[in-house]
Parts: sequence; structure tokens; C-alpha cells
Amino acid sequence: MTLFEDLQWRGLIKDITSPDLEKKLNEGGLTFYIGTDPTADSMHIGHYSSFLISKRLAKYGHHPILLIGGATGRIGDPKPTTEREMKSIEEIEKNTIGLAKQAKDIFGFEVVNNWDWSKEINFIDFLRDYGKFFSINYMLDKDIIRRRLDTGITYTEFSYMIMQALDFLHLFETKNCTLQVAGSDQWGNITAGVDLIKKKTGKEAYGFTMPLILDKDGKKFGKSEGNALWLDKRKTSSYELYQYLINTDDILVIDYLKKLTFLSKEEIEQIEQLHQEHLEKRIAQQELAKQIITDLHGEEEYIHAKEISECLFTGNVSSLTDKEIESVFKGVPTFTYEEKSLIDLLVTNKIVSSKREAREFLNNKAISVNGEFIEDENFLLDNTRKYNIVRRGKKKYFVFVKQNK
RNA sequence: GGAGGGAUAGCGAAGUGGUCAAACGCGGCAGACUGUAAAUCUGUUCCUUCGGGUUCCAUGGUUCAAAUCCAUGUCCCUCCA
Repeated sequence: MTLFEDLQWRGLIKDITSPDLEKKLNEGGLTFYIGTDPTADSMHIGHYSSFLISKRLAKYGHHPILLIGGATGRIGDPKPTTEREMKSIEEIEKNTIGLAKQAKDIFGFEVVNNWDWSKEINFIDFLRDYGKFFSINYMLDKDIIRRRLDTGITYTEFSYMIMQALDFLHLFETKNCTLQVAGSDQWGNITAGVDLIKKKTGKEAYGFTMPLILDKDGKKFGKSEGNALWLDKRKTSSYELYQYLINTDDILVIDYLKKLTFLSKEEIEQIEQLHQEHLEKRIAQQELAKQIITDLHGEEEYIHAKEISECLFTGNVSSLTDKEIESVFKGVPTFTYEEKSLIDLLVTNKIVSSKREAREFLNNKAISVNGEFIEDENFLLDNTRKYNIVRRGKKKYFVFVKQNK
């Protein structure tokens, strides 16, 4: 199977700028880039899914460049609905450093920052050297701009596509980068770059987009309770990641295996068959979790996350020894506690958002301590134990450690 | 520059002087069922020392009483130039 066929089979190609790209991709040897803006100090699983393409192409002999948008992040890529809130310079710089390091650690490829070449361009030069290549009519015709015309868009965000086009041009000229890959929401920005390169140099550059990976509700993949699943272990434990992946919808799980793992077509087809035969065993979900967590954090983390999960969902928590708890609950939110009523502990540690909500949970038998449902808000944790295990709902666990005096 | 319309809880959207902590829908959370699922059903969804307190863009004002009326400001939309 050629690279292009493989990408198509996995459903990773949505649009391409030119049919020639198929041949180019299959031949190898292209330098290409994928970018992201420093909107947070860690990438999340959504980035992972799109940056993974860099590894796939690298495997077939292409050269990846990962771009962090220190400059574009200062402007803000127009969202379909509203203007972005501008981030402070300090935060952008902090995020840029974090992302650059993470990109390097996880993917191991060359990382560049568009701030490095954008910061010197002054406004007049910008208008003379680049602005002249963009007619307003062309820009207004971009889907993302058109969608914003009735809700409003500032000149700042309107200019974003030019900056991204400029990045592509810069990488094209300095690193012979001829391909840009991104999520489908970037189509307009990619074509702006391709067009700019064509107009300025007369040469052809390419781009393709990947479909956005969606969850069953049609939202972007990788948000759990509204929070992103971060690639930084300290922000999202392997256990949380495991929980998210193991709960993947049956209908989507095979698609995720194709898009988010390096398993071959044959392997995935085999898993699919087993999966269909025994849906309740969630074979495909397990494999998905295993592949992703192993790729990201290593096999040890995966095994551990799986152990915790098995223990929490099948075992009896109250019978665990301290040692077992230490091992199993590594990666579960842990708090030290003082002598306080249960309701206060829940509120101060943000396990619930208010006392009102805490009472609601207590009444609903949604809170248990060491395996027993508690309804009394003044309940005190058992201070003869080193660890008290609090559960909220079915899936959320918290460990309270006695404070050493 | 001109004319008109709008801003209500996470979102959408009712409410146009007291009966409004604010209908309804979505989303969220929890419970039952289940595969740690989906669908479905049930409860809940500003805070609270459970007395009450603080909300309907902001600031002033009218009134016994304002999300609702008035003034000014901010932001958004539509049309005209």
C-alpha cells in the first residue's frame, strides 16, 4: 500500500490542493510543516491526532517541521463564531516554550517558531511586500471570514491568514518546505499560503487537510467534561486518558484506531472483527487505549492505568492495603486533609462546586468513602487509616492522605 | 455620518412594573438500567451559617416595588450614505 493509499484508507485526507500531491507523497523526500498556536502550555489529544501525521509522513521518507505560532498566537486565528480573547505576551511566551519542548519530546522533529521571522517585519513593509498579494475580495471569499461577517471580525483577526501564508512562504524559501498539513479548519489559510508562494515565486507548493476528529456528539475529539485531555502527564494522568479512551463509542472506535495508531490495515481489520463479535468486551477500545498511551507515555504507564481501572471498577476498594492503594491510585487526585466534616473537604478540594451541590450528591448516594455510601454531611474521615478513598459518582475517585504531624 | 433593532443563567430563548432566583429547550451533574456503553426513565442545575444573600451589559435615576420605566455610557446586528 502506498503512503497516499494508507492515508486515504485511514480517512486522513479531506482536501488536497492539487492531484499531483499523490505522486509527490508516494515518492518521498518532501519537507512539510504542521503548525499550532500557543493557546495553552501543553498540547492536548486533539493536537496529537493532527501532529501524528508528521510521524506517518516521516516514516515514508518525508521531512517534518513542527511550527509553534509565537507570532500568529499574538493575533489569533479567527474562530467560526466569535473573536478570540487576546492572550498576554507573557502567557504566549510561556506557552510557546512549553509547546516547543513538548513537540520535540513527543515527536522528536525540528521545531520552529514563526515569531523568529515575523517580529522584524514592520507595518509598512508588511503592506507593501505581502498585502499587495491579497485582494480583499479574495480574503472575503474565504469560508472562515464569510462566516464571521455577520457576527463581526476585527482587522486583527482578518489579517491572520496573511501571517500564516507568510510562514509558509518563509519555510518554502528557507527550508524548501513545499507542503503544509493541517486540520480542515485551516484550509483557507493553507490555500492562502499556496497562492502567495505561487504569486511571489511562480513555484508550486502543496497542502492537504485532515478531517477534524469528532466525538459522538459531533464535538472535537478529546474533551472530557469540557476539559481537554492534555499530553502532559502532570495535567492529565494516564488513568484519565485511559478512562476517556476506554469509553469511546463503538461506532467511532475503529475510525480512531485508524487515525490515532500505527496499527496496520490487517491488524485493525482483525480487531474490528473481534470487536463486532463481542461488543461488550470492548476489545477495540482497549487496543486504542493501549496504543495511544504506550506511544505517548510508555508501556509502563499504560499497564498502570489499566491496573487502576480494573481495580476501581471490579475490585473492592475497602479491602486494599496501604501499599496497594499507593500503587493503584498513583495518578488519581490526592489531597491531604485536616479534621473537617466531609462536606467541607468536598468543597475546599473542589470535588464539588458548592455546598448546595455537595448536599445534592450526598442525598443522591453519589458520594462514598472507602466503599460505603455516606449521606451525613458531617461525616469524619477515618483517621486510623492512612488513606481515605472518596468516590463521587461512579467514576471519579479522590484520595485523602492523613497529614503527617 | 444617518435610521432602526438588540444585550436575560454554560448556550439558545421567554419574560416588558409586584405572583421572577426568572418559563421552556439544549448542555452539565447525579440516580436507575447497562458493557465503566448507547438509548430510555428520574432527580438536579446562582450562593447560603437555610434566617437569608447576590443576579437579568454598566452607571445613575423614577417608584412602596424594576430584568421590566427614564437618562447616559459600552458592545453587537440590520438598513441607508
